[in-house]
Amino acid sequence: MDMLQTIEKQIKEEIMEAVIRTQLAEKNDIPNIILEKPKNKEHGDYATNIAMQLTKIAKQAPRKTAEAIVNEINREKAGITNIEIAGPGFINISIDHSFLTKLVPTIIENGDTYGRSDKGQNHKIQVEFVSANPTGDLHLGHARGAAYGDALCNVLDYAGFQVEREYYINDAGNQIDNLARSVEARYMQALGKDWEIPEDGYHGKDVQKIGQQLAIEDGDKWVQVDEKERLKHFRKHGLKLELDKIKSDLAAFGVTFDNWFSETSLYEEDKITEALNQLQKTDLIYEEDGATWFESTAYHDDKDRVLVKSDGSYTYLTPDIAYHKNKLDRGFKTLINIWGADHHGYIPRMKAAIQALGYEKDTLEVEVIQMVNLFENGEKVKMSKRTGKAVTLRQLMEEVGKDAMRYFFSMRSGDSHLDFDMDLARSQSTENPVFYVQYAHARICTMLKQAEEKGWFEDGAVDYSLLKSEKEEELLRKLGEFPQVIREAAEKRIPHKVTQYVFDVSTLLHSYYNAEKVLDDEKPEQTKARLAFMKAVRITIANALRLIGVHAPEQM
RNA sequence: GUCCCAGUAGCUCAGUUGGAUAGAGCAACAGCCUUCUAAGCUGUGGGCCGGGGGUUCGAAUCCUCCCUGGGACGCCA
Repeated sequence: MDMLQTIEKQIKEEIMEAVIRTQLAEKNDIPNIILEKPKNKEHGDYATNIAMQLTKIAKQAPRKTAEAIVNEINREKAGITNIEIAGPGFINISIDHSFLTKLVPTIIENGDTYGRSDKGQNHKIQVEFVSANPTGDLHLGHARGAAYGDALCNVLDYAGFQVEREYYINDAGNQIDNLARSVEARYMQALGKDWEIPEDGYHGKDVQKIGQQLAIEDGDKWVQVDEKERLKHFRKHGLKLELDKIKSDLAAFGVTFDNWFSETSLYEEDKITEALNQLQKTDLIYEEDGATWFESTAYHDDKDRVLVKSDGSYTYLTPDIAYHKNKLDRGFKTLINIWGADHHGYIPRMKAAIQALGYEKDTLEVEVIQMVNLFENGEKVKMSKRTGKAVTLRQLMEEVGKDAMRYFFSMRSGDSHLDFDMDLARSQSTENPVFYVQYAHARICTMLKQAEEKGWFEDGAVDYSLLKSEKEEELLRKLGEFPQVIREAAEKRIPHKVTQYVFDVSTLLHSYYNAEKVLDDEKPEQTKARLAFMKAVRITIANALRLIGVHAPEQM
């Protein structure tokens, strides 16, 4: 299905064999053949730097080596139409372009699976992301993490990995007690009582609403109840409402999880002592100052970490270790955690734990997502989580729409700080990339619809060789790259590659649209070929957009 | 003080196994609608790739030292 890959593989193999035939280097000394796509069209379809890489081994000038290699290459076998040496020793290769037009029926046949591959070989990967504490609304950092995580999962799945999405619910620690006390305060306030929100409490409007709602539904019923009993109820109630809200917000954002994992379940099923017991066997555990420590410095952490505090309770790390052990026990070969940049300091100790549990360091990958800054009217929107003044995922979704958010958050590399321009995201104009891409899709749909009405699709025979203009070749080549883009995005965990790609396809489409007429009554054969071509473009754009969670509209 | 991320065009950013003349969008300027959606297209200008040193045939990319911005450094979660 991936024609370009097949062709490239053929060329690489032939170059490798040619190098061997030159006897300039031992087979084992020859580096991997790298084929790159030259930016300059005059340099052909592919270029390889192998002659330069062999300079030392062959002990001669790279151009001379290149000549020797070129002389040995069997052009026909590799489908090469032209080959020449350029610059310091590049070998530039051109191939027969007729394969490009074959892409069209292939793409149409594959439809919404075009771009899929089995590269991942069903390797089991678990991706844990968002995992926001159920103590308030999801904010922009979570939104970016959600968009990135979901796109990454889609891309991994498309590249043939077996992916599971999971959300870790921190429903056991202090913060839930604080939630209960905050709900309590808001409830009391709603009843007109003078009651302060605790120091570490949650000041958000969502918590306020929960308290008010309780006051409306239950009246002053809970005022009389014993504090412990009251907090227990508020805790349970608050948790449920917060979690429901998170779930529905994420669903509206187009993100759903396969599994919601409760931290509390680790306690209930004794998983924490189990994990501690396993660690005990490693002699990396010791007692000091009344606490139990994990010697994480044995695996390059800055300092050792406490697992059991002197008061007998666990630190955050301890259930988290149990959680990760549980993930591994479930058979995942790779764990990917997507964390906000503020948690990066936590990575070394978690990786240390993974190793102490007997796994390779790289079993756990942590993708760190940098902060989001919101801009409106050219000014940075100030946010403070403590006072509850942060802009939430839901608010932004109402302001700019899901598609714009998903697109913008998938547009940049995760390790780069992101400036989110609300005015740009809102604008329905040329400078807004999400509209640009969606417009490209809608444009094609309009043409296809008109063609449908005119009966262009009634006769099945299509002569694809009529697609031979420069713009057509360029766009076809781009379409052919899609499977490779997916694989690269998956392997390197860079879903923004897909967003960049779909933008490029859209640019080429718009350019083509303005240069050539697709529907032409005078040229029925050409029209049929071009319509098929447009179908292929539409499929590719739609598939790419689906992966990043952006709707592909049929009209705008 | 230590660690992580970033520093590329006026602005926001690509450039992810080191390659030929460093790219895109926006902004600026000049053009294109009796023709499938002008939410579009075409063209022009714009750069000491933060700075110094190093590695090599070749560095925005790798190493090292500085500078600037952001974040993290708890028996918090």
